[in-house]
Amino acid sequence: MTTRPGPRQRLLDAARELTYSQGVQVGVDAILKQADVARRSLYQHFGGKDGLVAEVLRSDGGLDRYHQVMDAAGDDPRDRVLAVFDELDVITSQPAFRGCRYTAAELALTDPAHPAHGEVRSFKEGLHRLMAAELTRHGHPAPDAGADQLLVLIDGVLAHAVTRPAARPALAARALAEAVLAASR
Amino acid sequence: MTTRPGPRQRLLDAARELTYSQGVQVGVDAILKQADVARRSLYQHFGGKDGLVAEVLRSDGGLDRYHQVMDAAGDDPRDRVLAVFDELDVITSQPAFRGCRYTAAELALTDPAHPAHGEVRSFKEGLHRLMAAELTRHGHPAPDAGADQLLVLIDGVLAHAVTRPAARPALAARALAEAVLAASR
DNA sequence: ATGTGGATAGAACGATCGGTATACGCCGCC
DNA sequence: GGCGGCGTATACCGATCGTTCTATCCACAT
Repeated sequence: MTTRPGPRQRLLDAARELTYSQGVQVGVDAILKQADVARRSLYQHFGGKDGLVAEVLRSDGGLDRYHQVMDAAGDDPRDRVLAVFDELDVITSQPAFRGCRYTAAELALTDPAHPAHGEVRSFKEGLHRLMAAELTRHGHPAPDAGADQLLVLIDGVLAHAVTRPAARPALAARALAEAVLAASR
Repeated sequence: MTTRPGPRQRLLDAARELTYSQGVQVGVDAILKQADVARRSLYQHFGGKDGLVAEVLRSDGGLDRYHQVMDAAGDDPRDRVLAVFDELDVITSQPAFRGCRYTAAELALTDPAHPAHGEVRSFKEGLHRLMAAELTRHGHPAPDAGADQLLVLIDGVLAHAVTRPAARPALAARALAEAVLAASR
């Protein structure tokens, strides 16, 4: 029998699920109920709702998932980049898909001082580095600009699929990603 | 001296501004205060906050603005499509830019029954028709698929610019839009 | 003159918001 | 054996949420 995770982890798990399905505007009470955790533990561990939301983003491991998908695709930079869009097609086709967690948080949290904004920024910059590294290995003449293009494609897929998933935006973007890769050599 | 618009129009103007700058989660009180309108008028004209939000999206004229930008660019479909991305570069460079109003609403409103979802969908489909028509005139072999690509680029620019405006995502997307156009003939 | 409908002002509704306070139980560690 | 720290449970705080209500006012048509 596996031991139940501690209150801190249960809070993170519940918050990760609920802030995605219900949005970051979900109530503290709902998170506490799903986590089956005392109210006080939230403020003990995270200082408040803002801290919890920020920690959910920080510990989400979104970059790791990109890494895994690319590693599973082998060693060729071209295959690794295109594999991302194949995976996006799978993700955006799921009924529970509700867009990019980071973009949603960025849009929903108006206060510029909210700690979540820093996490969003660092995630997207990490993703930029990841893509630029692949393009560099692929011999792209301007890896930074090329990575910007790939990020626009990724964000575009995740944003557009919320409203029009049937259009299979990931497949549309995949073809354009090939155009980005074609700039190499 | 110009006459002051009626309560209905003042409500729409205030709601349009506040739901963009503060998000759709802005309070009814704030909208009423900025519109300088009696509480009751809101429920008289729109039935409630949900109806007001939906009407803001419906009457936003977002499609008209795309039309204007394209018309100002002349008659060549290629120029007309690329002009959209030039304009996006201007828009996303403004300090007050806070993303796409429709995408933000779609992400923030969890309830699938909210009337705003229908407005978002009809806007994006209208935009799809607009782009497909240009690609058809340009001789694109698959205007529908091409329009899907352009929509991914547009949504990608608007989403990515919220977090990384300095990357000038509209310029990155413009180059990819040229790739979409290059599929013609 | 007489409604009559739109608009205003403001109180009040119950519900929920994020956050704090109080009290109690459990467990490891000195 | 007692003590401190963590977790739980629950009550409570003031504020704000969207909505409904009553009451008054005023322009305009009858």
